[in-house]
Amino acid sequence: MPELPEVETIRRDLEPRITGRAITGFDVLPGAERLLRGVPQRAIRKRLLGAQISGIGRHGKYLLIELNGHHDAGGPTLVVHLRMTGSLRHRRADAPDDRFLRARIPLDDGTELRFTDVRKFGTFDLVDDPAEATAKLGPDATDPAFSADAFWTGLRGRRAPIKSMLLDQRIVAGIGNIYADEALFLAHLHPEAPSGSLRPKERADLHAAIGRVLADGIKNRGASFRDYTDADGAAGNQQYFVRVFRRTDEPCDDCGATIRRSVVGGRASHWCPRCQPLRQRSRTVTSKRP
DNA sequence: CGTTACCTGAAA
DNA sequence: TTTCAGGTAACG
Repeated sequence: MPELPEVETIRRDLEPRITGRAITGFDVLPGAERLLRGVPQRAIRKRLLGAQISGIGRHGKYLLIELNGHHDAGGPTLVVHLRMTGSLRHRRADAPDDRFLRARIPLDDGTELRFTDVRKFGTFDLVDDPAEATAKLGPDATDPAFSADAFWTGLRGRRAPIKSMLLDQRIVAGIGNIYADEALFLAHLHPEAPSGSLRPKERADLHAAIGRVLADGIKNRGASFRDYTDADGAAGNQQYFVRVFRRTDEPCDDCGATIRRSVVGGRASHWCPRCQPLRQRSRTVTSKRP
């Protein structure tokens, strides 16, 4: 469910509310043990109890809850991934249980973090250094290190559809199915355009479009098509502003052509056949140099 | 590289 | 009843 803008909305909401708080409990509800990916709950609980939250970061779609001054100060980091339907809420401890509650982390001020997740795909990892969790990821899509040049380094020589590369977290971290389709629309690129065939202007446009759609998503507090909610359980608004995502058979805002849907790289994709034509590109595919 | 599995509920 | 889902890891 949540992509970079949704995770960032939760991060920004939580940061001022939980920074400085100490953890007073940790409970995974029966049937949700997979959340810890085989690590015994007692092992996590032992390290969490009494730890103080010193900050909350993010890399791509991963939330990084930093404990005891972060890893330079010897504290571990709780790495949370919400996958498809996970949600991290901040509630008063006496508030009624949220639906699909899977874990709770009581804090020392009478509140608690609550992890809810319909499909139980979400994960918690407690690591000594957050780099352990993010080592395989490309640069965060909002990091200045993710430059147009860095983007092209990941794309050049690849024949895979550009849509698949946008979803590949090793190239750039944080883009998911909604924002991939939206960025391709803004950049006037067909989702199946071969990645390595993008001309300089096309990749500059796509890089800029990624920045715009993510900033827009954050401004609108994320897209709630189905399950996504912020840390208070409230829906975002970005679903009202999408240009193509899940708008199959509707007219394009820009040209009136009928928006189409197809499967690219195993994921539903939505695009405007007139604004995002698939031109001939085979001659312009650059080969990767050794 | 594309396909399948992981889970559950909502919508068609 | 069937299909589909904001994601990723493990397949072949």
